[in-house]
Order: sequence, then structure tokens, then C-alpha cells
Amino acid sequence: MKIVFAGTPDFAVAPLQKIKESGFDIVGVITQIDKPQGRKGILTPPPVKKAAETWGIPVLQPEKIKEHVEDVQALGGDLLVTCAYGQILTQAVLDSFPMGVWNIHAGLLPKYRGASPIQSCILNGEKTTGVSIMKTELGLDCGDVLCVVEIPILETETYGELSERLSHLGADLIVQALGLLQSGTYTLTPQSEEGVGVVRKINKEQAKIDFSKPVAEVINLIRGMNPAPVAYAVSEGNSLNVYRAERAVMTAEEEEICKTAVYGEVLTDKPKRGLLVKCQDGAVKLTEVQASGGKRMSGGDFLNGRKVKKGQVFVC
RNA sequence: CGCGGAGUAGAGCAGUCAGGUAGCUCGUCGGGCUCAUAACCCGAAGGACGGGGGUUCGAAUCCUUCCUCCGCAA
Repeated sequence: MKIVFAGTPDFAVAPLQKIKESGFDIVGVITQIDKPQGRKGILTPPPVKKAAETWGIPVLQPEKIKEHVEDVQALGGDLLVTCAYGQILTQAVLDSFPMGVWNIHAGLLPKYRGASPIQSCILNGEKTTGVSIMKTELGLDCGDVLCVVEIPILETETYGELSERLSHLGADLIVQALGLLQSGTYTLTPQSEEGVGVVRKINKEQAKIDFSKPVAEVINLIRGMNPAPVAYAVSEGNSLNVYRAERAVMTAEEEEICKTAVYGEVLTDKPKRGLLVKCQDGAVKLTEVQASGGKRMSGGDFLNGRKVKKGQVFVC
């Protein structure tokens, strides 16, 4: 069974590696073209390409895969595994693999179809998530499911941390799935028509913190946006990236101040108490922040440098 | 040449424009007050001011050059 793997970001590297280490024959990797990265705009190959090259696997980087179907076919694969590839496949591509095209999806179906299942789970305060292996069809993540594992989301887990866990989970699961496909003994489960949901790509606008919301929602936003695109608060024209936060436990004095404070107001100027900000139902403590041009630091350090003062307000 | 910020004590910052003994807050250590404390009071240690070169009687500060870190945008 000859396998072609289509994937792009870090998330896809672990599955690719696991497939390779499990002894499957990977005849080619398809990934996105190199893109300019960072301040200098240096052309950088995607993580999957780097990995594939170190293992000597042929790499294909079509700018538009639908215009290079014959190149894909030339790889001679029986089966295509997709994992966060980043391009929509056409029927011609799907038809190029006798044993089908299978997708590793980092979320439970049908509720979390779409581009941002991991982040969206955290933003929604879900308690569990999972990885699904499904048939890739023309519609958006609507194919029949081959297998799925569900895991709990940890209380303080960030998008980056959960993503890494799911990546390894997906790696294990795809290897199992390939075993099933090879043996030919498997059953497909159509997705329920109830509770279908589509989550779209996350943009920076969604990452702005709204302190008029409940503490739990604010914290979920911060978790779900770490490490990218990163939640941020704005005050006096400056933006402050927020990487981590927790529910504030206030002193009696702070409780008093909080009662009359407006949403987004800084409740204390004592570095030891931390950067406390009023929300709808209490206060949130921003524990890891980064101002533009500065390093990441604790909320206490940020307060100590006096870049924000007690009573200053982050706009909602 | 995409736009911009920053390198000063263990940490976060001021001081740089108008060169002249190195400052603030936090932490650390010692002492005091207190039933007690993350609170308060007193004291101490700790810095070749990112590196090189230049101007000057004298440079954290002015000129020049190199290095490093970071935000935005893509």
C-alpha cells in the first residue's frame, strides 16, 4: 500500500513521522509553497516539507493542486492522507487514489467541522474534544467517519498545548486507521445530521479581549488564542498581548474597588497583587503579557514598570 | 530596502532631546513593629549603562558601526 501525505503545519508533522516509523511506504508528500516569514520576510518552507526532506521523501508543492493533478497521480499512491493541508481538493484529485482519501481532523464531528476546531473548542469552553479520521469528500469535513477518539480538555490548556496533544493523538489514530484500511475490514459511520457546526478561520479581530464579558469567557479567549494569533487588550492607544490569565482572588479592599469600577479597569497598582482587570462577574488576573516592543513578562512586572496605572481602563 | 519599539543591578523601568558623582519600584539579605501577614518602618549588598570605533578635560547621554530581542503587517 503506497501512501501519499498532504499536510502543511507543525500539527501534521507528528502524523507523518508516525506513519513513516510504523513502516508504511510513503511515496510522496504534498504541501503548500514556501512563504515569506517573520520581519525580514525570509522565504520559509512549511514544517512538513522540512521533515519530509530530512527523511528523503519526494515533496510536491503545487501552488494550486487542482492544476497539477497529473503530478499528484505520478507519485503513484494508492491512498492519500490529508492533515491540515490548506487547499481544497477537487474530485479529480480524490479520484486519483484507488484506496481513497482520508483526513485527520482535530475535532469532533459534526459539531466542529471547519478550519479552527481546536481553537473553537477552547473558546466555547468545551470539556472534551478529539480527533476524527474521516473520508475526504468534496463538501467541508462532511465525509463518513472511520474512527474517532475523544479526550478531555484540561482546565488551563492553551490552543498550542492542546494542538500538540491532538497532533500526537492523530498520529496514533491514523496508523490504526491505515491498518484497518489495509485489512479491508472496517465500517464507516455517517455523520449525524443533528448538531452540525462549522468553525471558521480565526482572525486577529476575534482576539481582542472584551472585559464586559464573564471572567470564564475572557480566560477561554486568552487560552484559545495562545500562541496565535494571541489575545490582546487595548488601552490609551497601546495594545497589550495577553498569553495567560486566571480568575482573580481579590482582597476585601479590591472587592470594594471592583464594585464601582467599569469593565476593563485596572484594580490595583501593587505588583505583588498582579494585573487585575474588572470583568462582568469579577476580575481576571493577567498573568503573562507582552507589550509591543517588549519581552513577555508577568502581569506583576508589567505593573511594576508603570506602563499601566491603577484605574486605567482597557477598552472593551 | 514593508512600518515600528527595545537593550541601564536578579526582574520591570526612568535618566538620553539641552554631556558633569548611577536613580525608581519589585526581589534578595539583615534588623524592627506585630498574635500574625503578601502589610508597614529602618538598613545593606548588587551596575564595565549590548559590543567596537570616534568627538570631548569629561560620554549611559553626541557621531559612527556591528550584534541581539520584540510588536505590527504579510
